Amino acid sequence: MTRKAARNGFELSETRRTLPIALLRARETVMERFRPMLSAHGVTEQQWRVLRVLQEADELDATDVSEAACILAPSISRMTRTLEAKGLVETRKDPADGRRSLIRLTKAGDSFLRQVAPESAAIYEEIETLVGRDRIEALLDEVDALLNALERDG
Amino acid sequence: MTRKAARNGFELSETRRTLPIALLRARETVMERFRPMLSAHGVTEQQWRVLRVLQEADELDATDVSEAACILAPSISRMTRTLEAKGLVETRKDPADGRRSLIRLTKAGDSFLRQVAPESAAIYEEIETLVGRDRIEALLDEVDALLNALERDG
DNA sequence: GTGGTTTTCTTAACGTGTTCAATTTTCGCG
DNA sequence: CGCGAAAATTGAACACGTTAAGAAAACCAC
Repeated sequence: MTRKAARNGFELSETRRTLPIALLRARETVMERFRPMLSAHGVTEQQWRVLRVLQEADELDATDVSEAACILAPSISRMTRTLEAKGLVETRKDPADGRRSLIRLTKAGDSFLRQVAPESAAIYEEIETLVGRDRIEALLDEVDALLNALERDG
Repeated sequence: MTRKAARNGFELSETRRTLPIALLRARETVMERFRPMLSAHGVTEQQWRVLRVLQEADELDATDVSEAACILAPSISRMTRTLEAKGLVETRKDPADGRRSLIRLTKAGDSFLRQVAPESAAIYEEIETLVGRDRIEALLDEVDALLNALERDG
């Protein structure tokens, strides 16, 4: 273990230059621009993530949704009922494995996403204009690298 | 290197290549490694951020803590009482501006951080080893660029 | 200085997600 | 079959987010 000059192994970094806080601040700054839209359409951030993840993959079991949307399984379980009550998703038992419950968008859920998509895309484009498409891609590439490095290890 | 984005202004990007989800996934992957330590010491993520922010600046008013720790003012207000009850922070009215309440670490709060710091630093170093110091710095620089671009605009 | 506005913080109330433990159902395997 | 493991759900306690409302202090024009 080589010791670092700026930190001697006992002192902590400046908070703005630590991954947890820097990533949080970045995300909050981005989300500020999306929140008004989400609340205007009556969905929470977490619900939106679940819907987006389901849109991307026709049908997923609860575990996959949990991982893809970064939401714990018990929360997925409860949210699924909420979203089902709203008519946006539907569930069924996996015929091949009765333990698994498969979740997918309903037609209404799909329509909902299609309806909101232009608004969301417009916000994203404004961000791209301000930050620069290349910078965003570079950031996303760095995030990928981080994920690969940390998830490989477990 | 950079993937071609297949969006026409109405379709949404693949979730893994969107800022909100990518940043969230990155942060969650990092936090996974810190959470056991935090809960072992009986503090929540948010409380930890408040303590770290206070450690960095001797004394801050509630608004500054709120911004630095990415926590809304009402939550700061509640958390301050919790942390005061634990003896980790103390508050006083700003003598120069009676509206402001100044928050700072107590000796016990400072000792607590000093006690936990080595553990935290060790986890961070493991992350650095896996990801690479240069890659982390590059990621932090990209985050800075994003923050500057978006916060300037308001 | 006075009155009105703005800032800063606090409180309340509600909803929602998190967390951990416990349970149920099903699967896989010896 | 019978056992242990996996997937999902549920319950309970808690913390935080969010909105709205309110109190206290500062600011500012007049």
